[in-house]
Amino acid sequence: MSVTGHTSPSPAESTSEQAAGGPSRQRTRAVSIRDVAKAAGVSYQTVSRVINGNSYVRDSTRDRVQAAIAELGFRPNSAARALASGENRSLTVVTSNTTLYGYAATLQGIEEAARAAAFSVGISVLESSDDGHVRAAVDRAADSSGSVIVIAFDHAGTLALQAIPDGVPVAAAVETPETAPQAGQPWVWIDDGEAARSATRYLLELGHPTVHYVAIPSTTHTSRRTAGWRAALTAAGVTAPEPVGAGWDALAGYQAGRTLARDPAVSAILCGNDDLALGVIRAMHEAGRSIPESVSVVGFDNAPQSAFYTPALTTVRMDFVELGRACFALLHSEIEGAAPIVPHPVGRPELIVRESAGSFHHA
Amino acid sequence: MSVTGHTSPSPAESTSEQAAGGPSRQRTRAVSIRDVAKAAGVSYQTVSRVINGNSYVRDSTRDRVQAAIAELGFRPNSAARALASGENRSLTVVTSNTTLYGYAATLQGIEEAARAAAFSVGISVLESSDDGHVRAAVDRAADSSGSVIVIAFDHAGTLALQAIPDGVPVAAAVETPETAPQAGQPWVWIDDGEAARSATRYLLELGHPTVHYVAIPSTTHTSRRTAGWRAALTAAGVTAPEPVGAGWDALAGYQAGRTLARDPAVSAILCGNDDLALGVIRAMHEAGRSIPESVSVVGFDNAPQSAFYTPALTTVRMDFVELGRACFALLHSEIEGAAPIVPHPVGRPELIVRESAGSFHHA
DNA sequence: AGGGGATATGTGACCGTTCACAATCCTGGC
DNA sequence: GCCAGGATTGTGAACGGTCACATATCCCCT
Repeated sequence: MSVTGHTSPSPAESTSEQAAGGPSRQRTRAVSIRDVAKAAGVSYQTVSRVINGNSYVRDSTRDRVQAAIAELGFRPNSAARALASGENRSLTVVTSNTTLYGYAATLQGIEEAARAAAFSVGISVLESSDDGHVRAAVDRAADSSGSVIVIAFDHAGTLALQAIPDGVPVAAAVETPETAPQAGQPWVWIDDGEAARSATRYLLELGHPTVHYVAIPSTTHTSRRTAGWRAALTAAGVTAPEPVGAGWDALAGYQAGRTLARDPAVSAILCGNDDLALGVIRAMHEAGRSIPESVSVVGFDNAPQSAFYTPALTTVRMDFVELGRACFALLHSEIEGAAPIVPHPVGRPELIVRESAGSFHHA
Repeated sequence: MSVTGHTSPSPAESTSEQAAGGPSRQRTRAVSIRDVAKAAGVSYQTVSRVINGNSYVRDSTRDRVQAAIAELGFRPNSAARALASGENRSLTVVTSNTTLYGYAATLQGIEEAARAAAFSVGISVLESSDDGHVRAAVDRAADSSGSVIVIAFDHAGTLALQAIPDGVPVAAAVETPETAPQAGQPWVWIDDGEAARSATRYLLELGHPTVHYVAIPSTTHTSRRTAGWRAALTAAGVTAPEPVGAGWDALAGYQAGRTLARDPAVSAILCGNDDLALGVIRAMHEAGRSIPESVSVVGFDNAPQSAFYTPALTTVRMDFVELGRACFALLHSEIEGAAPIVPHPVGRPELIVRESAGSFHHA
């Protein structure tokens, strides 16, 4: 048990306090550099030098200070440090989700890069796209020191991004923008329009008369992904069927799949992500339609499980981890003020052909 | 452009600075309560009262201050606030993974509960169980203000938990302990021993002569999950086969599955998590063994996708989100010092019967 | 012997906020 | 018309560090 920090320890008092069962004002004064300094017989500044690796410290002094640090169990207070230095080595990730693959992987990339740059990372989850919740999440994140990264793949994220007050260093991972964003917008994204087009073309080349699309929600008016799919279709001279809007998860895919399964003309489906594809496949299976013989399904994202589905999922690889890293890099250069910030796409998605799509067999 | 904080602004100097292209010491002094106070014609303390909702402020004054706050775009500096108040409303989650279902869901639960209690949450990822990395992660997390939650489902996490210095408020989500932990250990877990036993019993009752086990890595000497599986087997009078140790992901399950598939005597497999089960099923499929006709598979965790696999996965529900919430609650009560901290299991796992396990058909 | 420059160490101020403790202003009761 | 006491507001001192700027101390060189 550690000492409770009474300046003048009085057994009687501490006993009565316990008896009273009061809120036990445990303001256990943490050990500070001044305490360490006293113990080591040096000035607080020397202690500061030691913990910051300043070379202008005699070895013997350094040893003494480090011994005192270990002895007292001193740990620097990062709040004080941030305050005094004005440094800004912390960032908060604002996101509406932490478990969906795309979000989680992006977060992972951000964390990796941030860790490498000695930034600490916090998370602030958007409970909904309700105005109050968005504001709350942004307030939590946009501390006056500290910067922000927004994962703006969805409506809530987009709102949060817009709500970030001026003056806060910010970067965002966004959905592929409809038109090239102007310089200065600290955005990164994975350009998936072309990927959607080539996945669709792939399906068309397999002989399918058309390709249906089960879409994730989009924040833009005309999602690039949808546009790519549509472009491939029109290029092939077939009119695009109505895309079926779904959510993000397997259940949403399942529901969309049930509808699609009723239409015998449906033979190829492109899905906005792998979870959706999983749900669609499940629905098809229940409807007695086999994959890929009766209907071909292509997913998006290449979630780690997708290779192990039966049939293994043909999908589009999206490097979200790299996206996260790039997003941090953008933020970092923004903070450093070194390079001008230019929005840019990250990586190039690639179609991973596996088993869930096959050539068209006439019914 | 905002002022760069020269005490005596000198246009010439700032120009030369730009021309020099130096590191652009952008110490853009943030707006503080003192600035707001000046603008509103009150003292800084009054501003402090307004932002903290203190009731001893005249309405008209409050309005004036709030107007000034909005006008200047003031945002409180949480570092300064934490420093001055000694408050500790932030926590860092130490975890070795953020994407695996169990970890991600636990993190989600922690975040939810923390948010509700107005705590800010940070994450510190353990890169490996290497000593240096563990120490680094703990140092990052164990700031002198602030508390820590460790997700200690694995070796790295356990090491990190042990490495947390004394005096840091800490709670941990752990693997089911071998023996009841002593009071005072701030631990929560999901008691999965019984669940493993009943899942195994379920398989046995389906007529399977024995049940194989594809295990996740354990931090304890004899994992409770393994023990439960073994207990069910011995209770039924069958000697337990050697459990096959695997990793955490589908690939590990796939590899274990390939081995198991070669043995025609294998008819029922319990897996340490759903990803492992997915991999096992894939391997069986490739080996020409159908699920559940030729071999039955039961997973663990009930990841959201598992209901949509084909066949839908029979698995054990584990409420990780609740675990995360409970873990935060433990930490919170520890900080408040109100209730004594008692380690305890959370929720009760439950077998979810779906399609991947069926009755034994003699080969 | 007297610089001069690197090496070591110390002192005072300040970062933006809260806390403890006045000080002032009001208002109703007598 | 005066006073107790709540409502309001202000002042000085932390909080635990860093920064800028001395101040020693040491060693080498002329």
